[in-house]
Amino acid sequence: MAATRARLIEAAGEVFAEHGYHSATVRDICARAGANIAAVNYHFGDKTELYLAVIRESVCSATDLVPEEIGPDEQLVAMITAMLRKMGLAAEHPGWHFRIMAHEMVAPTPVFARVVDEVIGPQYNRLRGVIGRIIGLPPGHEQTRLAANSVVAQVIFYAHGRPVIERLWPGFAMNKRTVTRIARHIASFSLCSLRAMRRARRPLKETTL
Amino acid sequence: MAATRARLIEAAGEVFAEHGYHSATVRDICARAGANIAAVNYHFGDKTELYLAVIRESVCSATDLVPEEIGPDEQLVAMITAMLRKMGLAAEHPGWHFRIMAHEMVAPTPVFARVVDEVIGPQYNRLRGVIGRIIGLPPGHEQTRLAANSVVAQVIFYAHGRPVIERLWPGFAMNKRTVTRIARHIASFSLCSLRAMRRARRPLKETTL
Amino acid sequence: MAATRARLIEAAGEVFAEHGYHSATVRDICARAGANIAAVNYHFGDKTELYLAVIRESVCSATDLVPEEIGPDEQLVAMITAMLRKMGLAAEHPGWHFRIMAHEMVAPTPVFARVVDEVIGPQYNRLRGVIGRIIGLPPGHEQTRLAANSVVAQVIFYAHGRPVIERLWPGFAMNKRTVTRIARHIASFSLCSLRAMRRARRPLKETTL
Amino acid sequence: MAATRARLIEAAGEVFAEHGYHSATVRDICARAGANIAAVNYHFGDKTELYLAVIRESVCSATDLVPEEIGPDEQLVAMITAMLRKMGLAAEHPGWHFRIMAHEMVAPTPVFARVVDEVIGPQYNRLRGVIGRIIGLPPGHEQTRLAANSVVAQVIFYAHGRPVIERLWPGFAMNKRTVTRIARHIASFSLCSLRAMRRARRPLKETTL
DNA sequence: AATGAATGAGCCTTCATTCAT
DNA sequence: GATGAATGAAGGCTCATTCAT
Repeated sequence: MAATRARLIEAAGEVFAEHGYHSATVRDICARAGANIAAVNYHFGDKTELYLAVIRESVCSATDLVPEEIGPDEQLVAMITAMLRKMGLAAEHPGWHFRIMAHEMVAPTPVFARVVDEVIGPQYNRLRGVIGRIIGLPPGHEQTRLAANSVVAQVIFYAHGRPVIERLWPGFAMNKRTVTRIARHIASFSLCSLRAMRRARRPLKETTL
Repeated sequence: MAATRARLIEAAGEVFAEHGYHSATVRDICARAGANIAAVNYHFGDKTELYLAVIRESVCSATDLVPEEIGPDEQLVAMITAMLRKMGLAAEHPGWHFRIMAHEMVAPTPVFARVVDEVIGPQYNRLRGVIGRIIGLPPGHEQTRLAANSVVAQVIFYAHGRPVIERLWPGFAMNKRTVTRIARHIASFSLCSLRAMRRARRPLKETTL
Repeated sequence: MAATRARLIEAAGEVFAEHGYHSATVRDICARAGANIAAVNYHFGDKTELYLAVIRESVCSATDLVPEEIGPDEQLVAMITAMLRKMGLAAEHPGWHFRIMAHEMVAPTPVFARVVDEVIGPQYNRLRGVIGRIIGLPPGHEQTRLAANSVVAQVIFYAHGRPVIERLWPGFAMNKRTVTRIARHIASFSLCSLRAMRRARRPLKETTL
Repeated sequence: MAATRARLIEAAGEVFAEHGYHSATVRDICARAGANIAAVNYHFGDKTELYLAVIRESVCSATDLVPEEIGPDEQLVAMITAMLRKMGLAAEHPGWHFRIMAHEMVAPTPVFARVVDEVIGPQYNRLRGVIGRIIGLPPGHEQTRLAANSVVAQVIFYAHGRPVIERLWPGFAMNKRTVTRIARHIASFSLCSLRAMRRARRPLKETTL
């Protein structure tokens, strides 16, 4: 049955999201999928190919759904919200994508280069474009890059640091309500500074350090 | 000689920073240290104790050097700079601390709780205190926490994401010049919004989303 | 094939009987079984589970075959004979059971308690019951216990002490002939005293020390 | 200091008696003796030589103290009592000798042959002599050997099986009172049958099986 | 007379993978 | 289309031992 293949991806998504590529075990994945231990090799060839399959499955447009016709400020807010939604409580595959990417950043796998080029890069480039328009600088400018980093950093933080946050912030939980509050904060925090950066370029008033 | 012990910590620091606790191997560490495979057991008992020794060695006050007498804005800038310095180009153990913490966040180890409570927690609390004073809210307030997260997220991003950044940003390198530019950007980006948060509390004008 | 599993138990029985749990090595067992080093883990989980499997295999009724309808004297003789047979020249797994139990007594393993409760205990209790009937005392009485110990001690001696006996008694060999002679001696030696104990309880004449 | 050497033997005696040669570790012994880990090799050469030193120390005549002038029955009783005393509650080195011998029987060490020839053999031979006189047969006769085995088996049982006995016999403890009761039982149990064996040789009455 | 440091062989176990069915 | 069995490399760790001091 192809059902086994699907169950394998489902189980692998959970395991890779939780433990990362290196610490995830084929045994665990097969067990959760109710499949034989040889199933991974049969359906995907090896552990790495399964990992790629999971990533392909999980990518699906964190930010792609954001329309391009609206203004850059609204696009940014929508992208931040979309990313956090995707991270925390997507209906399907909740949180896979960002948690896997978090692992990939910290402990690169054999497919690191492909993942960066095909998955992370495009989304980062789009974000740079939007931010460039907000601050009035080209996407490749250092200021644009630094600003894009600042925005994406705040989002990723909640993917990377969930266990730490939960330990340091009693009562914290990544539910729908929380995600909304976090998204609003990040958007507000970022836009405030980005607008100031634009104003600083048409010198009105200093907001320097 | 205690020299072997020191070489072991040195080698382990590099390996743990690069691969994280789980993927680091005692064999690799001993080989790099030019020591026997049993040296870790002799000097530290087991892999975990060596890991803790490395963390203890690497902690040494990312932010502790920042004086407490200066104003909160200056403290924040100094802390951001100190963290980035520590991360990127500390004279000794370059980058260990934050890279290890990055691994710890993404893939918690058996000593996760201790590390969070004894290492991450205190520094995070100090940061919350400073930010609370800037925005005029108590350290435990949700707004203070979210703001602290936004600041620390931007710093940590460069520890987590170095491999990705280097791939996406041609010519990027974590040298002294770059660190200074990044620090200045993060400080500027954050202070701009933090000050706006304070102003928003004494309602003058909306900077909302 | 389940053949490997069987060969593993066979080899493990020999090795555990010879060296005991602690000194037996998985490598040795796998080598004798013509199996890979990982075979034990695959078929049994770990060394301890293999050990339990061997014990389960070897238990099989040293004394269970003795019918309960015959008189207690005949039961005792039959039990002694059965135990010695089982120990020395059982068709299958010759001598495993008692030699493993000997190791277990002298150097308790992690499963000591289970082995005593589930394997040794029941057989010892049955023996106490029979001896209690012979000497006319309840099974829990100290005299009954001491007498049961004296009987079982004589049997076990040949399991424990085989190497020593073979060195001290030139020409000794644990063959069918010898076992018969030993069984007859132990039965005679024991019954003689047990009957005297019964007589002593209906005071006729002292046979004391 | 020679004091270290003595403490080493003292500690080694306890450890070897408890765990046997194979499972005892040099580390444990040195730690208990408050000595350096290299102390064993310095003072004794290696683990085996230390083991031999402990055995030499522990031998000291379980039965040698029994006078030879008294009648064989009295000698036997005295020997049984002496062995049990030595085993359970000797003032010095309590229980070393028999527990170590128990290990040696079940799991022969590299010095097995020497131990049997020099330590076990002589005592066994003396016992055979005494029993031979009781039953009126030469020491080398099969009946004499079997009878000697029956006696020594009962004594050794309490050295081998202490952990099992303690589990199967609630309230059992190897104190002075218990040792006396056990010694009296074994002597009574054995002498009763031995005397019957002598009578059987001068045919008066059957003591059949 | 004694020790802290270091060694290398070997322990049990776990891993991703392969093969015959 | 799928699997149970088996593999060999490598994992962390413990051991008795040795060496320079």
